[in-house]
Amino acid sequence: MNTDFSSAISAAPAFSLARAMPSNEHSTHSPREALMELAGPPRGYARGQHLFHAGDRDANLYFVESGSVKLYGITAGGAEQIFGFCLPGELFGLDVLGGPVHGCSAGVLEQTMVRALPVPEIRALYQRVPAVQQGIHRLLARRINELYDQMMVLSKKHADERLAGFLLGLDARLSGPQCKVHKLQLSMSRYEIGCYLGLALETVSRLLRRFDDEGLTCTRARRIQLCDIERLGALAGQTMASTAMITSLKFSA
Amino acid sequence: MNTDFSSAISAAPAFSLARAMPSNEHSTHSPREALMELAGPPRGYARGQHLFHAGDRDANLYFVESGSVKLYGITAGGAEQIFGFCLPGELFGLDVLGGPVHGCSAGVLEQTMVRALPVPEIRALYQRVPAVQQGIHRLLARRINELYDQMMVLSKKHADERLAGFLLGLDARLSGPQCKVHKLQLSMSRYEIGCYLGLALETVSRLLRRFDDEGLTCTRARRIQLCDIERLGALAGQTMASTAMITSLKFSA
DNA sequence: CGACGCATTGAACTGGTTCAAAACTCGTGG
DNA sequence: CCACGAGTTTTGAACCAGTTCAATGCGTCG
Repeated sequence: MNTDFSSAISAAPAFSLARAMPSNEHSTHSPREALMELAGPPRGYARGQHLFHAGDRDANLYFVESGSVKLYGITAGGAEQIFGFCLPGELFGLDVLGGPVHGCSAGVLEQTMVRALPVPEIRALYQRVPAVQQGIHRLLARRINELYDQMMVLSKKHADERLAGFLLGLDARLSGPQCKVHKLQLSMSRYEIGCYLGLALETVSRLLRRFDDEGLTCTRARRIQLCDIERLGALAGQTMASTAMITSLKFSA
Repeated sequence: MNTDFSSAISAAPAFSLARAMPSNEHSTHSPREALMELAGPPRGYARGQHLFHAGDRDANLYFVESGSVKLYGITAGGAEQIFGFCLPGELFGLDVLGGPVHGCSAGVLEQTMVRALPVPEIRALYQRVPAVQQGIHRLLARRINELYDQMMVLSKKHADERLAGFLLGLDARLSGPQCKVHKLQLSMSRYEIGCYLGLALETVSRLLRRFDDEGLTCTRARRIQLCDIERLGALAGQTMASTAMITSLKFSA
């Protein structure tokens, strides 16, 4: 399978895994390399396909090569709640480390390449390269802190603050910290943004319009340019600290 | 320090840690025992005191002997968001495993006994008893699934569903599955319940009144009896599966 | 007892939802 | 190349669950 899907998202830096897997071991393998050697071949998936569903007995973690994936659950009432979006260079499905089954579903948002990492082999690797386990611990713990942040967003922030934060977060993860252009090609619909932010899709649409009118963004369907990072950040209530956090949290469960 | 604080919460079963720490090692120590040997002596705290604040460089996990603790963060706007309540037998502060600092604050809700487990010693123990690390992994991963649940609550459920689910969850954790009485002595204020559920304290108060009027509960200040578990469960949208989940998730980060 | 913190209750308000319909995008095939 | 059509997105208008503000009531701990 080829890898030239013409998506802005695919252009994100791969192997940011390095930040979470310390490479203080100067032997044959760094922990990151050791872990990635377990990964199966990249496999292609199309929008709507799934890597796993909540409750599946599938002992694999997954690594995004290119494209994007949503993690979500279905409430008792049948509504969808998105727990996070996974972008290139990120690992997901971490919650399966807690037991035999996945606690959420993973659906593909666009043409996407993914590699599987078998959990039993990861566990076996702990013996040989103890630092790998450290790295996994770190990913799990960071994911918990990401979710704490998201809980604050869902229960305390206003719609416009949620959306501004979402756009800035996506931009930071896709483009890296020192990128100047701030153009995003969204792989998710307004409905999916709403599912993630706890808003109706109409609210997302109206808000994007308002941001455009106020000169914060320039939106053309799913192509969004962030024109005023400063004011978006002020709206989102971001401190320098929280911006730094985003870049250090390149991983998802 | 004595341990006879007259709180219903203190009567909860200790050492439910067993469920998360597999004891397939029949040597001198079970993983759970090995872990608990690292714990310092029980120390007493009063309402309002803290075990740690977000950002503290404190490399300890904590185990609740008796009493209760809230984990919370403060939003950019200065509002409090409670991430969870920790009850006897539960371990918290797990997010410090991801780095040098805690990602949330831990405040004591009533007279409480807590034991500290130093993270470096836990790591050292991994070498001797590999199953301990497995157990910690499991706790982290389960905590992620708990937070997924809470995100669904915060963004999709109505106020009455949130409160019903909260009361049932507390009851299950405090009394064990086969307890008949369903009487709770809350250690948190209406305000704190609201902070956890994403509601105003007035809404919590009004709803408790409505539950009483409808015969679901019998409330007298912080003493609440759940009179109709069936209907509360229906309101909360709980399936058998989700009830089973609660008991298997005895731990918090 | 007296007082302060907590809880209850009422009334007005509002941010975001819901429902409904029109307009747009983009892939597909004629 | 353009027209078609399904799925998205936009926009408008009414509505409502829960909040906010403001008193009043209760309990419990000096």
